[in-house]
Amino acid sequence: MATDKIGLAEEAVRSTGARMTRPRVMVLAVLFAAERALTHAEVEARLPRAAEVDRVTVYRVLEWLVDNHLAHKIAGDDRVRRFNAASHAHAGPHAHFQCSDCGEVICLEEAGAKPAVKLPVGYKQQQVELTIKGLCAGCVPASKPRTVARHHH
Amino acid sequence: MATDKIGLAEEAVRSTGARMTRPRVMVLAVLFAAERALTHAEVEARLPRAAEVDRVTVYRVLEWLVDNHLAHKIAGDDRVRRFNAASHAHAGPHAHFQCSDCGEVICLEEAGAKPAVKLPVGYKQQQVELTIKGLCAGCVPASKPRTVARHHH
DNA sequence: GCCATTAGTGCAATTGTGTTGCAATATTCG
DNA sequence: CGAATATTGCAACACAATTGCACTAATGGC
Repeated sequence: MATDKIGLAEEAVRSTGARMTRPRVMVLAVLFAAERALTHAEVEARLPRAAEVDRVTVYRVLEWLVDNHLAHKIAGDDRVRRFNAASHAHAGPHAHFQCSDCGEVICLEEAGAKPAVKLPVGYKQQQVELTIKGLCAGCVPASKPRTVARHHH
Repeated sequence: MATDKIGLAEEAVRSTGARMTRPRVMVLAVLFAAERALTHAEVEARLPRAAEVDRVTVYRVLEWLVDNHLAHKIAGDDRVRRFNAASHAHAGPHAHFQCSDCGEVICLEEAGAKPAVKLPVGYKQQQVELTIKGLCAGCVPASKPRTVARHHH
């Protein structure tokens, strides 16, 4: 993993005012280096072996990152939560894409306004989530032969 | 459970051309009688004890109903799948609401067009899913005292 | 109506993700 | 440095959902 991501991660963790620990820095650095949303298992796999972070700690750190607005959590429809570093680009509300074959999740820049939806009386809206389902480039059938490795569940 | 729902369910199952079995009919009847999307556990609980359907069979029947367009599946962000009978009202694409407190899911009629979102090259869009998160009438705090039972996870 | 075919079911065991309790550790602040 | 306490690691657990396989029962031809 690139050391510059670790530097960025250290700074981000420090900026929260909470304690700066190796698990927090390393997990956030992994997210910074990721090109897409990662599952808990993927984060764990990408942690350098030297880092030696416990499974449960990874869960708790991810949750902590979300609470501190350093990451955001995406619930796909495969019952797996994925996490993204909260970059400028994804600070506000935005849409997500999930591949219905391999499960890959990426963030999308949203163009256009969210449609208005009427809620029943007494209901209170907090957040709107827009998810596009489809096939990612690596999973589109009959496409030109690709060298992209398919990451299946 | 109302017997008329069972009649409707029998007809719907028969219309698929596949075998008409008690588990299929009873599960679909439960969905027909439901006022909101039900989890697997809720479906099981609402099955009359006389029906005696195995847990696993309920899972498989729900999946079968979805494959045959008699029901549709909603993935909330609490890692639990919920199922709705596919009625006319919900035949096409529509939005969902999920209560962030009790987890309740209902279908919404969507007003207005879906916003256009650009996918990366090579990606193929199949479906757009719009979910509103918020609080349902029973979970809104400080509301006038309610007699509504709260259904918590 | 009866029988053969095979789709569908039931049961047991397993997977995978995520959570909880608690003792041990390590960060921060004076 | 040394105390206070936020975090971590470990073990056990919770729970939805899945898989393998033998058994049962719905359907279609006779």
